[in-house]
Amino acid sequence: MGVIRKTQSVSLVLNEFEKNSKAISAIELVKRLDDKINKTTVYRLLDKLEDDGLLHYFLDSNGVKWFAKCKICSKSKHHDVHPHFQCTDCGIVDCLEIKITIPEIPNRKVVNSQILVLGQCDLCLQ
Amino acid sequence: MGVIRKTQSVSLVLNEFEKNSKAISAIELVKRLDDKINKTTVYRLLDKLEDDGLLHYFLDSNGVKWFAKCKICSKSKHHDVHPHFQCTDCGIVDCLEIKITIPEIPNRKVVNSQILVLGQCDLCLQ
DNA sequence: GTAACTGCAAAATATTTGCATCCTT
DNA sequence: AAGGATGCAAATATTTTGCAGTTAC
Repeated sequence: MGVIRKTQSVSLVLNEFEKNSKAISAIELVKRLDDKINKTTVYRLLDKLEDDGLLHYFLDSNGVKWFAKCKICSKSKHHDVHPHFQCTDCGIVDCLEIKITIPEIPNRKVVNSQILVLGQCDLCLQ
Repeated sequence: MGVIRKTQSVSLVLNEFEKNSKAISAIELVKRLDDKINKTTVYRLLDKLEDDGLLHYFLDSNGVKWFAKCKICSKSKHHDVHPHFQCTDCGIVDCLEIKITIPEIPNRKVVNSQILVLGQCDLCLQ
């Protein structure tokens, strides 16, 4: 593994994440870029960008992998994860900048947690 | 959809969940019963048992679907979910009977949440 | 120049579906 | 008898790998 080069593919992928602040699933991204980048490349780039701390990923309630642009993460503290939200009506997924505390659990050492909050987003509530 | 019949397959599947209280992934169960039940049947049974409230499922940090015998759930309040724990050393997964509170989030209606706690289990801590 | 990137085809993985047959009630 | 349940093969869906050719630095 080495440095990420500024290729057209990288720009195209990052550009999708900059359009708005929502998360994008791998499949969705593959589809969006289908005519521009080969799907193999898309998958490889997502992995690489995640490795590099430019994106982070998490799983939704269906086991689908979503990627989002890291605002909070950096390469070093990449696993300092935050909760995510998925709207049960429209399906959009985004990051929550709130802290949810996991209590101590007897006989276990809690290292990390993954929290997906489900509900209705602001647009769907109207 | 109809009533679950007490077939040998149903017994074999439920039996696996009664051996201990840990969760089992779909794939793992398919492998364990490979010589006894066809994989299609295993998948279909897991779905059906989940529908019926005898099992519940959740996803681990890799998007793998795990099933566990419902102690807490019933058919009616099947989605009154609890957190789950996965050991990062040995991989076992089980249910946590603790309550983690999700705070109110502005402009959204929180309906549900899925929480996976990662860490080391009692056996791996020794 | 060289390590990184890319596309294409093929493989791997996991799960689902169609259909004919068999089993429970 | 009739609605379930099962097995097998084939289809899906998603992601990964191998490899040869191209590009960025």
